Amino acid sequence: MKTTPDKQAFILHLGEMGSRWGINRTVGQIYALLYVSQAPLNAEQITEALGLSRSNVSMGLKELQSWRLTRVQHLPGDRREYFTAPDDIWDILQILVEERRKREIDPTMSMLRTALMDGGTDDQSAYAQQRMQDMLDLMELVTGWLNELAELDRKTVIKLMKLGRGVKKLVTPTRSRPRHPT
Amino acid sequence: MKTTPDKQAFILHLGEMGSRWGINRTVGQIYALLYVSQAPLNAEQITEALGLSRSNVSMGLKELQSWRLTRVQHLPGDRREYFTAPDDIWDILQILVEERRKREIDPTMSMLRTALMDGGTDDQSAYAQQRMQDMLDLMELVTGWLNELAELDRKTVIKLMKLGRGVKKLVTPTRSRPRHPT
DNA sequence: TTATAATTTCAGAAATTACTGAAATTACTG
DNA sequence: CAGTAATTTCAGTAATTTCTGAAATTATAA
Repeated sequence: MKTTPDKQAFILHLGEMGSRWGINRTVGQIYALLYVSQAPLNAEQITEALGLSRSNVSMGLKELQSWRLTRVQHLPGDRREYFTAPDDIWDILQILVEERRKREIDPTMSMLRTALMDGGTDDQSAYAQQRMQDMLDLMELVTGWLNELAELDRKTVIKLMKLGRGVKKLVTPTRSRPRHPT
Repeated sequence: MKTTPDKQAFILHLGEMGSRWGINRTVGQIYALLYVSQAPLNAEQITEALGLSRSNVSMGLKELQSWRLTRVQHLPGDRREYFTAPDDIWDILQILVEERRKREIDPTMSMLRTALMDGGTDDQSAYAQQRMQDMLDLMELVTGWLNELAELDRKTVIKLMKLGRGVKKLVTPTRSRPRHPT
């Protein structure tokens, strides 16, 4: 592996990070490398940089493309494919959230709806049914909200986040405006 | 496994879900079972219900306790330990977020800070350094915000989420109040 | 204390997941 | 078109993770 020690540490860490989140280590490493590389990289360069087999890199890149996390481009006079990560890390975050929702949260909500339709109505089932309903409600609320946030412009989202707890004053209707606001 | 078909489906699904998020299948199943069970369960009951070995259940319960996701109690006249999941699913969500932050996000932020301190200042490193800084900034903003949200009362959070995009009007300062608001 | 019930530990087995090299396929060039 | 470069596929192997049963430990009861 031939990179500067700081990139190195970053790549290895994101590999570990990946495995803890159900993404395989080498896919994490490949993405970390693309993320910190200004120039697009081809598969051969990734293979060299990370010391993986060519075929493993090929599979990793496929995986990353299926997640929409990389862009492919061609350099003039070079028939190989070159890969990059999006420039804007907010785009990356948004894609990650969307794909995880599509792949994992949506199917879970379907399962819950089915279980709630088919489940018994007797006392024996009542508690479990209520719990599943609670989970479904929570998922609907949170994913719906993330959807809406994604449609806002970035500046607004940042402003909202920087507000922190301060948002309470905005969303809580007051009967009459206090004379001496804190 | 002896449960109603709806619980069954739920348990198996959450097991799969677990593995996709880096939590092992049986730990996911154990938690799903506790989540839909009104009465506290002891290890033996979990073993029977899920068809796992007693030792596997023991390890799974340990894991769940290290995540603070289960509560242990004792029934009068019974020396076995009985396990439950919190009643409020918002509590569960909050604990999950906190633990993941502590275990994975915080160490990543430390690594980034170190890499940013130690990294070279030459042109060669500049891009990677900027990218790591972007990632650190994003993580600090998002985790800081989640921290603040966690301190708000639940009602306020729900109100905020239900606002959706509507929050933009609240956080965006207008020079002068429009005469005909849209 | 001894007996026994409950739980945990842990080495090895089983299952799953990741990785490789060779072969096949696809894409490009002249 | 033939020749070659680039990429993908996939069967077999390696590595990792999960799971089990037996033994050890801990807790409670008599």
